[in-house]
Amino acid sequence: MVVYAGQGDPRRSIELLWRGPVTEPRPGPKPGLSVDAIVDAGIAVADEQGMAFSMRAVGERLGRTAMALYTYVPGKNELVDLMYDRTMAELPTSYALEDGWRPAVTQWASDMWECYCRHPWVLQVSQARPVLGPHEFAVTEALAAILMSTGLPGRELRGIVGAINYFVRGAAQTIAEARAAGGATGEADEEWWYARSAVLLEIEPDLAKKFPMLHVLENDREPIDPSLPYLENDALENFRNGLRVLLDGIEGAVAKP
Amino acid sequence: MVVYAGQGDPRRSIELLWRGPVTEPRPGPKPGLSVDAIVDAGIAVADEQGMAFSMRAVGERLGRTAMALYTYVPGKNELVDLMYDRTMAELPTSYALEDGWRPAVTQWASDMWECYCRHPWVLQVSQARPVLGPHEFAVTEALAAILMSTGLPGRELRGIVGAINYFVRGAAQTIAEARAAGGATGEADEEWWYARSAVLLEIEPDLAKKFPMLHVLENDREPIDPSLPYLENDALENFRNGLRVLLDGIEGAVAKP
DNA sequence: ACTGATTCTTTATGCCGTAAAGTATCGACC
DNA sequence: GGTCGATACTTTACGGCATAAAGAATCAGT
Repeated sequence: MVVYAGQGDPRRSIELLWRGPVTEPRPGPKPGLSVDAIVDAGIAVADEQGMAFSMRAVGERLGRTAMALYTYVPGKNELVDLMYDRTMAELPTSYALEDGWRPAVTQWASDMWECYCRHPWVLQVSQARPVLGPHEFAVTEALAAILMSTGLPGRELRGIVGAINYFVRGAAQTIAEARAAGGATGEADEEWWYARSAVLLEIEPDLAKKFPMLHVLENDREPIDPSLPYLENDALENFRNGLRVLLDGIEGAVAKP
Repeated sequence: MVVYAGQGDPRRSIELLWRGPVTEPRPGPKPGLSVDAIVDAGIAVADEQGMAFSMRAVGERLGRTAMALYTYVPGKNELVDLMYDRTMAELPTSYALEDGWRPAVTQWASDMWECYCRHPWVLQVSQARPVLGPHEFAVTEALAAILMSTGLPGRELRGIVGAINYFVRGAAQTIAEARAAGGATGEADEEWWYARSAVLLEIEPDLAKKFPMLHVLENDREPIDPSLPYLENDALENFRNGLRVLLDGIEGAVAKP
C-alpha cells in the first residue's frame, strides 16, 4: 500500500494533526478511546506488520472493532498521517552547532536513520504530498537550522536538504525494509540472498563476465565485522561512506565564493 | 501496496526473469497470451493506475479474466518483478566517457529520473530485496562502469552508487508520485497544495515564526519559469542542485590521495 | 421521563489476490 | 479415427480488506 497524505477533507486532517481533538463535555457515552491511543496502537501494529496493517488489527489491540476507530479518525489514510507525524516526534528538534555543521548533520542523519529502522513503514508514506504535521515540520526545521549556519543561500539549501533526506531514506530502506520483509515472511535476509544467488549463478553461470564492473564493486571488501549480520554491516558502511561524500559536496559549496 | 521481490519459488521467478518462457510444441490449445504481452499490459495499467493496479484490470486489457494470467505468471508479485525489469530495459546500458565521468553520471541520472517519471509505480518496488533481473543489473552496471573510470576503489564506490541511486529515486518520487496522486484523485498538485496551505495558515497563523529556517528556505526564490508548473519547476531545480552537490562530493573523493 | 447526541457493534457492499474445479482444445499414441 | 492426457482459459468461491449504513446502548440537558 502506498499512502498519499490526507485525501479526505483537508481541514479535518490538518486540525487533527495540529490541535488534536478538543474535548468538551458532551452528551452520550464517555469515549473509551482517544485519537492518541489509536495512533499509538496503530504505530505498534505497523511496527510489527508493516504498512499493510489493518484497521481490524488496530481495533483489536484496543479491544474494539475496526469501525469504532472511525469515530475518532476519518479513515486509514488519515490515521497513517497521524502515525507518521507522531513518529517524527521521537526526533530532536535542534542540534548543537559548537563543532560546526558537519557533525550536527551527521547526528541528524543518524537519528533519522535509526527512527526509520525502528518504524520501517514510515518509509512507505509518500514524500510527494507531505503530511504537513507539526513534527515533520520540526524535524526539517532542525536540519534547515543546521544548514543555515553554513551561510549558503536558501535556494541552494533546498536541493541539499532534499539530497540529505533522499539519501537517508534510501539508505534506511535498503536495511529497514529488508528486516521488515524478513519478519513478514519469516525468511531471514541472509537466507533470502543465499537462495537467490545460488539459483542465479546456476541459471546464469557467467554473471561476473556479463557485469564485470558490478563484480568488482561487490567483491572489493574489507574483512567483515562478524558481530553484525553481513547485510547490516554492508548497509552501515555504505551509509557512512555515502554520507561522507555528500557532506564533502556541501563543504565544497560552502568553500566556493 | 509494497512489493517485495519474488516471495514465491526463487527458481521459477529467476527463470522467468532471465530466460523468458521456453516454448516447445505441446499438446493442448495454443497459448493466446504470452508472458511478454502480460508484462506489457501490466506496465500500461500500472502507468495509469499506479501500483494498486489489479490482476483483473490487466486481464481485461488482454480480453481475459484475471485467472488466465496465472497460467503464465505465478502471481502478482512475480508479475511486478517482470514489469520492473522490463522497465529497466528502457535505459541505456553504457555511457560515453569522452568528456569524463561527470557528464556521464549526470546523463545516467537524468535518464533514470525520466524513466521513473514515466513509470512512477517502479518507485514502489522495494530496493531492499532487489528484483535481480538482467536489466536491473545492466543499469547498475552502466553506472558502475562510469564510476570505475574515476579510479576510486570498489568499496568506496558502493556507497557512492547507493547515494546516487537513493538521490535519483528520492528526487523522482517527489514529483512522480505527486503526478500519480494527482491523476488518481483527479486533484492536480497545485490545487492540493493550495487547499492545504490555506487551511494550514488559517489554523496555525504564525507558522513562519515557529519554523523560521523553513520559511527562509522556502522563500528564497529566483523568478519562476512560467512554462512549467510551479512544483515541477521546483523539483527540477532541486534535482539539479542536489545532484551537483553530490557530484562535487565525488570529485572531492577522486581528488584526494 | 424524555430527547437527541454520541459511542460502539453489526451487518453489508464491493473491492482485492488467488485456490479449486470445470470446460474446451489440442498433440500424440493405439 | 478414436482416445487420453496435457494445456488454456473460465467460473465459482474463499478469506481478507476499507468502509458505508443501520442499529443498540449510554449519557447530558431539559
